[in-house]
Amino acid sequence: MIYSKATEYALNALVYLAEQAPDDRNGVHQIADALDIPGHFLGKILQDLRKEKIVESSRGRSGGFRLARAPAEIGLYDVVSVLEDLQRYEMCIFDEYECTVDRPCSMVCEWNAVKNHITGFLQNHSLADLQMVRQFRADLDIPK
Amino acid sequence: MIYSKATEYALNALVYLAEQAPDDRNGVHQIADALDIPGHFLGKILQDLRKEKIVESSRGRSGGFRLARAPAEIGLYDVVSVLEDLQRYEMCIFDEYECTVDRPCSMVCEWNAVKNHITGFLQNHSLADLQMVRQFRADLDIPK
DNA sequence: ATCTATTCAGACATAAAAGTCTTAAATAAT
DNA sequence: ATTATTTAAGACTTTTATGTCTGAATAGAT
Ligand code: FES
Ligand code: FES
Repeated sequence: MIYSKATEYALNALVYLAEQAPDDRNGVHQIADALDIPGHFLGKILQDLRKEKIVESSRGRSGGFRLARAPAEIGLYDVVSVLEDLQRYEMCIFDEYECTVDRPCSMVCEWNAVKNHITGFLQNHSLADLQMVRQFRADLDIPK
Repeated sequence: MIYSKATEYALNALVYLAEQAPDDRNGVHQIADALDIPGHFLGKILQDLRKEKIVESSRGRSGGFRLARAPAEIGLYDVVSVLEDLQRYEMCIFDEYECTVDRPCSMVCEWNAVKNHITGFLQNHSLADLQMVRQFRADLDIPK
């Protein structure tokens, strides 16, 4: 995975939630067990996502987490930016140089297209797209 | 920078060497001072690069480092792979799934094009390209 | 031969990421 | 009301990345 473990866990947990009935609550423990990821760590990640209004939670018995809105309305850029410093992807390939109008890209530097491609992917895709990818694999019966 | 500090230092040190006369030796201290990066850390990085035959070194007085071949012959993929696990960039956006012929990409998953773009950039560019980028900036008198 | 500048090798130190644990607060069921 | 279950918050531990230091090996200069 190109991103950190925290982001990987976040995306997988969100896809999991997207696959559940939209309104029922899913406990951290339940999600962590289903996905085989560290429960307490996931708890902290879900709290970060809650603060950014990507998931909602309720406490106490029968509490848990659910998506704050429909999967198609949850953009990947918004999710990933919670846990990653996406500014990293706005710089040139070999240093901290950030190309702007005042500081234009070298005409030679084809890296500019690459970084726009990465950022653009996140901006143009949502959780619903990841759900479809997972569905595609399941249809082909591809093992984990 | 998309990669680690070690890779950033490596690429910058190599561009620095590319800008020097091809045959003279450059001490770690000299490179580190010129680029304002930690000297001892750079020393270890250069040793990694030496083991992969990207630079050559000689010890003792007037010793130092130089490129093992012409900048155009030093591919970025080879350099970066010394310090990064590039396998990370062969996987899907949200998990450790690695698409192969047996495990094909989802038709929905446009991430495949992105990761091929990243890897392709490294495979199709060399130190000479980075040198040109640096030259472009210098010509425009763009501040660091 | 000796001195000195340099890489080489590896131990050590610090910072950040990843993961664990504990306790408190909230809430539904009993 | 009590209890069981769950999130919330933060301290703590472990692992990895980053950075520092020391001493030995090497080789040019004197
Ligand atoms: S991305 Fe390299 S100069 Fe802009
Ligand atoms: S990159 Fe996502 S399915 Fe291949």
